[in-house]
Amino acid sequence: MNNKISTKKLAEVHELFKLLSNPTRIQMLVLLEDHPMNVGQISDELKIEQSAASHQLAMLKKHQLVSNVRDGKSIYYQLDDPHIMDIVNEGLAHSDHVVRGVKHGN
Amino acid sequence: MNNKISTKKLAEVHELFKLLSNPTRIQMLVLLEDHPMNVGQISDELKIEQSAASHQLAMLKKHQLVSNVRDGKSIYYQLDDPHIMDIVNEGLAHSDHVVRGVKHGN
DNA sequence: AATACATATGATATTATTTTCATATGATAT
DNA sequence: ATATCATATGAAAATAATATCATATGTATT
Repeated sequence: MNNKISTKKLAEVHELFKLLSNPTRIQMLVLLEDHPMNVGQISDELKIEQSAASHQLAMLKKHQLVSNVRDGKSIYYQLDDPHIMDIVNEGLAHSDHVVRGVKHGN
Repeated sequence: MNNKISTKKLAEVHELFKLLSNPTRIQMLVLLEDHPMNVGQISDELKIEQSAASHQLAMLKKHQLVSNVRDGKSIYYQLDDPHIMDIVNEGLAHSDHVVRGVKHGN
């Protein structure tokens, strides 16, 4: 009997999945899985405005999915929670199945 | 080098995490992890309107996270993808840590 | 076949998220 | 100290998600 989730835990998991439910933020996390990148590199790579990138990165940072460090003029972002990538990668694996049309037992 | 996600896969993972980024839907999945339930039972348990429950269940069904089967007047919903619950449970485990204030290495 | 019960559906209203734009801040170089 | 480059921030505008309400559909009961 696994049901009945505490309100706090529910709010927290809500926050987490909200963060993951945005294509830009997912792409950011996947990019950063390779190596830290600064804001300019990220917005270039994802072809989004500097400001939009900055807003999204701020959200990820606020909820401690990434951290940042300044190097001269630019600010480098990096992953700050390896566990999250397990979840992201499971999500991607699932999506891969769906896209390929692989069905599970009914 | 794990970056560069196909547009389709990105759209799909977006759909998936959107579905999971709603407290009501998470609770539904957790409830159904135990056993199938009909719409009335679900809306009672979660204290939401019949119509709201129905709308949310329709979304979960559309993306094949649940399936349903009629039994007389009522319609029973059940989980239709065990993998998803791995993701949900990882999310919940993470949230549990966050709520308890456990920090990961920085 | 009329009524009641369970669920679904469509339209609208409400609320939340995301983008955009303008501008601010902080660091470096001249 | 001024100019320039990189990033952040606030507010408004644009877009998306959710709840609500009214009603429709499908099944069972009389």
